[in-house]
Amino acid sequence: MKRHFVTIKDIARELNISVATVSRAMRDTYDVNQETRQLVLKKAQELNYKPNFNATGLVKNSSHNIGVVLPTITNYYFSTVITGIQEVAYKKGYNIVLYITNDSAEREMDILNELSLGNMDGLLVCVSSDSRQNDHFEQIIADGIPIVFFDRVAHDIKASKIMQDDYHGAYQAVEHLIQQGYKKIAHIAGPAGLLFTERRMEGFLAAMKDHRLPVKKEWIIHSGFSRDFGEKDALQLLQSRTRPDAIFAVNDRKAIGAMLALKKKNIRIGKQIGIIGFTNDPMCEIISPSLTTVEEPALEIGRKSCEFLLNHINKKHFQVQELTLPTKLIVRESTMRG
Amino acid sequence: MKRHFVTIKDIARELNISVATVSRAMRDTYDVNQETRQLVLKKAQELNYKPNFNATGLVKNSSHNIGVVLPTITNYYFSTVITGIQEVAYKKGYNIVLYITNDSAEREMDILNELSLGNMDGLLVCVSSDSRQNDHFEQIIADGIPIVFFDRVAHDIKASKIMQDDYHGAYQAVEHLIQQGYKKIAHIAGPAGLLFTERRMEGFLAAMKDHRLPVKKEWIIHSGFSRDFGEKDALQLLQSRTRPDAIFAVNDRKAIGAMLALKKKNIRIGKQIGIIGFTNDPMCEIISPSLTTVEEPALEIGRKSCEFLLNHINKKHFQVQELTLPTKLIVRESTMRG
DNA sequence: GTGAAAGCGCTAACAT
DNA sequence: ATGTTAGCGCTTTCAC
Repeated sequence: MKRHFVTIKDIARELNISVATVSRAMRDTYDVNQETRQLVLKKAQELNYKPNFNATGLVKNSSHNIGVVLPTITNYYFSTVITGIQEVAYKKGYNIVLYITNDSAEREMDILNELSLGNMDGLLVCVSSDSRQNDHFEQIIADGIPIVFFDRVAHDIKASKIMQDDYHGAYQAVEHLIQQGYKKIAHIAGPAGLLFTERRMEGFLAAMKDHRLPVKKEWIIHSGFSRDFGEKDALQLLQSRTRPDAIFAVNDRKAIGAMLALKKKNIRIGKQIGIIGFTNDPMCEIISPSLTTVEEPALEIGRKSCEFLLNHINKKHFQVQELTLPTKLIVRESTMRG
Repeated sequence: MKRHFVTIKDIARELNISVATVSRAMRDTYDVNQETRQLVLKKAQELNYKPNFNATGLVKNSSHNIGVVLPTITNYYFSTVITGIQEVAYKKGYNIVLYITNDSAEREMDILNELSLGNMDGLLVCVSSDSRQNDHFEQIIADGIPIVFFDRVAHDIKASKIMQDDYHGAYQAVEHLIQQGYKKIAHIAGPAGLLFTERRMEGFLAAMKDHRLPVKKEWIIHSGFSRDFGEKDALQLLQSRTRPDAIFAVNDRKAIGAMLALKKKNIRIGKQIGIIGFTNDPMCEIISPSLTTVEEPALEIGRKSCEFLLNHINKKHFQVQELTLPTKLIVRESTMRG
């Protein structure tokens, strides 16, 4: 069934030279006579030669594959990150190989342990939200496969990490609410334990403190990232003894869930309760009133992560580094009191 | 830098047997003494042996990589399809390698020509909307690399194809509008030339005809798939001599664009102009009024495409086949007159 | 049932 | 500047 592809042997035979010369000419390394080199290139083109990655990979012990491990791809943020990753990977001739964990630490482990890991040149990972121990990552790094973490990074591992500026983004969000005149501000957060969730929490707390606003314990709720949780959290907030007049949600999906819940209760978003999200999902513009949010540089995070990883793969001694990309406040109707 | 991975040689040495036996034992093929087999398996486990895909691939002339070529991944439909693909690929031990064309035929060509194609065991493709000639696909198939097309299939190529039932989905959508009492029904379509766009058009026309409803030429608009085009098309519709009382959009994004435009003009969706989309994007539930639509079985399309491809790769004489998956009408507020 | 050896396509010493 | 050769890790005849 499988075709016989053209190999360097074929080129060598037709040109009456050795495979070594062909190999050298193809890669423009070592000293090769420019004439022979042109000849080889021409013949390769003519024969439609395509290098066999299995063969080069076997020799070089690499695959030109980079694995991308993340919770899901069916949301705006992640699909955009992947687009960024793919963009630079493609340019550099690397394949990106997708692994979806469904946000389950167990599946994450399975993937990392069982898989053809030896066949990845490096890994880009966004850890699952219930992932608590990171031994498997340590092991992989120890095996010589570089990992770059993005968005949800593993706390305690020595590896490059790329994040958005969760702290300042959150701070800015809450400050915006305060400037709009909201005072009783609640925060519906993500699962405890994730770094970026904590950072956003810290930004929230800091802004409240700096403006001498009290924060009640019952106004802070930890739960999942989905819209459903947003609805539930909002409903719960409505039960609290003192009802908050604004909600800062850890992401747009939860913010939207909250809006939907409040709208059902005939609460006027903005006027009675202000809402702000995080991400800048296209849905923000579609929901009514439109949702104020903090934009994350998703595409750039994807690009940078991939660049870092490629550096780790190719540069002998590229140092581990952490990068924090700025966010941007996008004001819309959901935080308008007027 | 690169670690020395455990090889079958190591196992053979430790067990004092030959690599051939190890190789045979690992794959439970040929006659191997069950005892030695168990020994090998145990030792492999113990040493944490992982097969080197480059090596097996080199021998078997395969890579366990399947390429997925599609216009974009940042929308609900495609990201869901990929999730389905990844699900079955993962189960069968195949990697999926992503190529994003940005819906450009030129980039599609580049990818298909330049890339490490020889290193793909097969391809899953959704053609870009401006892709007109299909020679490159023919060539690849001729080279022995199987292709399965999904969603946007190449018209005239002998290859397996998986689609949703665009014709009947459209028919059902339009019939629903008619049953709701709408009579002057417009269709904002995708770019002419794409098979699924045509099918939806045909379904639209057939339903109108069967119900003896006139269709005006000015009520049919071809343009792009994005929300912006939906807005533009709706505005254009408002200019027509007789204003339609309902719009069937080729997808949800255009439907939503249209809704946004009409809402700005203070036209009451449902009451004055009914709108129905296609896909069942989560946005349908978020926009207000909520959007009636025809659900596409995106996840299933992903799964089936991948299954078909794997069959083509592994079963000697798996016949080319076409599969059409059913759609489902989801009624919401945007088509409610009352 | 098992071993020896050739070879998949390519690269990298080592020669010349 | 180019050729010769060994070998990457694995599978697969072909012997025994």
